[in-house]
Amino acid sequence: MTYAKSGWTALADSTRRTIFDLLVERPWSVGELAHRLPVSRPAVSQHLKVLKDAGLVVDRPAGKQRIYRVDPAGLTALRAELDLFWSKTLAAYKVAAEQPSEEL
Amino acid sequence: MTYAKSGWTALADSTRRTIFDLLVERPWSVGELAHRLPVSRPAVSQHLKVLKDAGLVVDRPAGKQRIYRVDPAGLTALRAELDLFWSKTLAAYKVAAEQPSEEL
DNA sequence: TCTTCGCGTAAGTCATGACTTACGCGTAAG
DNA sequence: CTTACGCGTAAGTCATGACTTACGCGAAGA
Repeated sequence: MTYAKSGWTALADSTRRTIFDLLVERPWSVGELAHRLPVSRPAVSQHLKVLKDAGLVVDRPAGKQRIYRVDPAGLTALRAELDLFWSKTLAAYKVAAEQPSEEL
Repeated sequence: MTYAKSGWTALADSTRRTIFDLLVERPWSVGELAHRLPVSRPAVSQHLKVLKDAGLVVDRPAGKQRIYRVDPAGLTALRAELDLFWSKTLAAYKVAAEQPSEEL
């Protein structure tokens, strides 16, 4: 819940979603990601920082490089929010269905 | 899938998430939302347009006012993306667990 | 019909943030 | 120890977008 606010904004940026798309497959180093993306390496570092602050990824030093991977806890938090949206929406629809006055 | 790209950006903004939070409870008119929020009514209209373009809400004319409600299809699309992230992450962890060389 | 209400849009302002290059630090190699 | 590598951060630029006020349109009431 701590990262809830920035979780959405972290995945809002297109480049960051691409990075995250790669990270869900397997761990990547910063240089690997930068080589794969059309932006500079510092830009990748900045994006990774945002994802890390949002609790979506974690990093681990490995010699000269740094390996990033997805943090399942961050994903779980986002899913919980989305599920709450979903359940409330369904509940609202149920209420609307019980009121014969209004159509959908 | 058409709205997938803008779905995240639509919920990235804090004000828009607040609007969406209200809309999942029940349908609201634009004026009601504006009265509830610390921004002007045109600002609310612009936010609703973004949410509508993202497929997250639908609107319906009701006399002089316009009623907005959540579109379950948009929520489903977001959930599908998130679930895909989740399953891929789990699969990657399973692969990592089968390789005794690296720890988490 | 005239007025009022609710809303969307246009235009302009200002803050946010996504990028760049330059730099500095720790690690591995020679 | 010196060099090269991988990375993070600082500083500055530029585009995006979140807001405002002003305006115009359609619907309901008098």
